Amino acid sequence: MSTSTEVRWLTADEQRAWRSFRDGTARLSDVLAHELESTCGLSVHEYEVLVRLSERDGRTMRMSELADGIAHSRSRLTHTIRRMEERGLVERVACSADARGVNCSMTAQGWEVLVAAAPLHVQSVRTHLVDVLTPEQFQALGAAMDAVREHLSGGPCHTD
Amino acid sequence: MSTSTEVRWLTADEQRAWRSFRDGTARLSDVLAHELESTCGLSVHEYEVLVRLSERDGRTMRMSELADGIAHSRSRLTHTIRRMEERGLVERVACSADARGVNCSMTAQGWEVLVAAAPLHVQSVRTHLVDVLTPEQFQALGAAMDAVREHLSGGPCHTD
DNA sequence: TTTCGTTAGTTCAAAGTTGTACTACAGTGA
DNA sequence: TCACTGTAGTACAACTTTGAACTAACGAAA
Repeated sequence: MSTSTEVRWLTADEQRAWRSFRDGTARLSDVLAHELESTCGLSVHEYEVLVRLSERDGRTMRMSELADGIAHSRSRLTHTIRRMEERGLVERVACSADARGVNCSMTAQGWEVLVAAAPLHVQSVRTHLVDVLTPEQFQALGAAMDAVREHLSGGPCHTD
Repeated sequence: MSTSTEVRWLTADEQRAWRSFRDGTARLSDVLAHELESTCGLSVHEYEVLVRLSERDGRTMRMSELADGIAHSRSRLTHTIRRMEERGLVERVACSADARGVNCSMTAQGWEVLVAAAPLHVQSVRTHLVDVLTPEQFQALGAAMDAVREHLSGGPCHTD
């Protein structure tokens, strides 16, 4: 990763932008998490699981696909899904095609919880993010983070 | 907070931008955390504590000021500082001005750890964020998140 | 000065997260 | 068909975070 003697410190402008970004994203996700939790009794992770399932035929996904999609460790997903299953939001069924696999699918109750939660969560996102920015600012934000995501997906293998 | 019947769903563009933002920030903070942890043995929270202390005269701050600054609960800060104290990075001293208070200050060892960590962390931030964007994009990102932060600080009291 | 509300920080127990180790099955290839 | 390597998911133990309850001290008002 290049020589270790030369450090390219952040300029004053970069430092400011970096701190705004770090603090802003941290506080934003705090607020969104708290609002979702207090109004709907869902963590953002659980909400995310329900959203992903809702977008599939049969409202069903393999555990590993879910884990990859929301960038959680397998272990963490197992715990999350177990808790959600205990509350009747999802259920697990052995996968017929691959006996190692488990299909996670949304229950009717899970669907209802999602339908109730979605408008509230969308409103939160609007209130604290989308409507705070101009449409151009928000699109630019999306484009920038898309570039970052892109870089991270392709990136860290070939440092050569 | 307005009537509950009308839901302003996100447009397709907004949805895309929101998902890029959410996933991008999540994956970015994951990577930065892992790199800092593996190269320096510090969590980003611990690093942040050291940075804040390093910027003060006497490299000392009150516990509550630290907690507010990095938006952590008091409880969480107590735990974090206890762990850091056990590793010799900081120390706690009763506050002479206010007998309820505790001053947290950085040790010489804490300083050395920070000095070693800073260039590596800055390089991480450059590699995965700053250098992935154009300077204009990065400044725009900072400005946008600054607006969000601003809104959150002033915001949630007066919805009238 | 005593009482009351507030602030500072810690403690405790419950819940969530992490990484490793483990079991079971799948898909090669000899 | 047998071993072998890889993949799917869970179990376990250690660690971190959360929120509420608690102790102690400050500051103001009666």
